Amino acid sequence: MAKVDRRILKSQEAIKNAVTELMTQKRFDDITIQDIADKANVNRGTIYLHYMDKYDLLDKMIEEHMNNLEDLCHSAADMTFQEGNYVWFEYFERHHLFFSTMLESKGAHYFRSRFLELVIQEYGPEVDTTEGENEGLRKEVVIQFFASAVVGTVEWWFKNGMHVPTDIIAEQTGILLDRNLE
Amino acid sequence: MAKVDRRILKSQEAIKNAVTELMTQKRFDDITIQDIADKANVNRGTIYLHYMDKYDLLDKMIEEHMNNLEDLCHSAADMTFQEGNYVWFEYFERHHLFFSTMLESKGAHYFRSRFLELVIQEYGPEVDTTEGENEGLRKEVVIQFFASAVVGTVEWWFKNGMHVPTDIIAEQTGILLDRNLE
DNA sequence: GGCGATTCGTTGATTACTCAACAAATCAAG
DNA sequence: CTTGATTTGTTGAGTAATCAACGAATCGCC
Repeated sequence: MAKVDRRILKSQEAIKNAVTELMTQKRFDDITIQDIADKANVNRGTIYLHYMDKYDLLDKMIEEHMNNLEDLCHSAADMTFQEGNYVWFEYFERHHLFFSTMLESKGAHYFRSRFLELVIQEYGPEVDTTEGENEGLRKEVVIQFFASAVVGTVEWWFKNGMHVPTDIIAEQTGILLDRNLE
Repeated sequence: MAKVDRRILKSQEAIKNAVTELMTQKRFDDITIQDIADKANVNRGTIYLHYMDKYDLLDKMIEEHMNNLEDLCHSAADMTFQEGNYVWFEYFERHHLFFSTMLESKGAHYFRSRFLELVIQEYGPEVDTTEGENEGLRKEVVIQFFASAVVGTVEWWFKNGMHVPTDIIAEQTGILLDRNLE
């Protein structure tokens, strides 16, 4: 990986953090580029050096999180669902500011479907309908069924203020997945 | 005040914070410029754009704190010592990382005398030896006496881990000063 | 619809920061 | 003392960020 000028990293970090924080105060559509610049303490023009507009910025933020989750999946490739879930949910907890606001905001639909897409992509290969308890079922159905379950549960977890402790929710969804997909 | 490029402010802020944090881990003399650069996440050369060397940097940090305390004094000019002390001790509390390490470190002597100097400068004009309970005493003696008392008390407060609540220590030193200097 | 006020996205000139490289100074052992 | 390794302080070329200014687009309101 070509090493990037640390000014770029710092600016992008500040900008992305600014958006995450601002999203807890107002809807994304009500956030102006100037708001972001102020909060990030960068010149307004700097934002345009990195992003087309604020929607492009949000897109890139989402993509980055999806990539991180993807990486976590691959580094946990040889674990059970239960073990792997700990890693995911810890990530959710660490970035709860972003995820909870994304899942509640008006643009949640796009985010939700992008998230579902990732879960299907990552969980899909694990599903086996040639033997075991899912033998004879249509693969797409099983995948869609449990991916939806995961996404819905994560969504519910955030909307209820993460009342269930992170390790518990990770463990229990893990048990349900292991029971049905392994 | 001519407005300063925000990059300068950000760099200096990062550098100064880096020093304060590093001072909690090792003695100032053991801290290298590279350490500071790493912690502040700036290029080593950037530090030299603003400071001659690390001692100049520490000097500037001390001066800045002294100026802030001076400003606080002047904005609290018409208060009693007790009221004014709240403001000072709140400042101490907010920057306890800096002050406590400064007062304990090896370079403490310089800092201590600089601090004493400020207290004398600010408290001095308040002392009246022409009437009241201090009538007939030598002004310099009274000033030196109570300035030393204040500095020593602050030093003790930090060294004991600030066990006495901020408002209590502020109130009680205030009482002692008001009783003797007003 | 029309009008004033924001916000947007872009521009150009300037400046601060980065990075790599350097010689000199300092340090730590053998 | 000598050697090798850090650390220091400086240099120059390249780059990202700043700031002020601009017309265009969008918004809120009468």
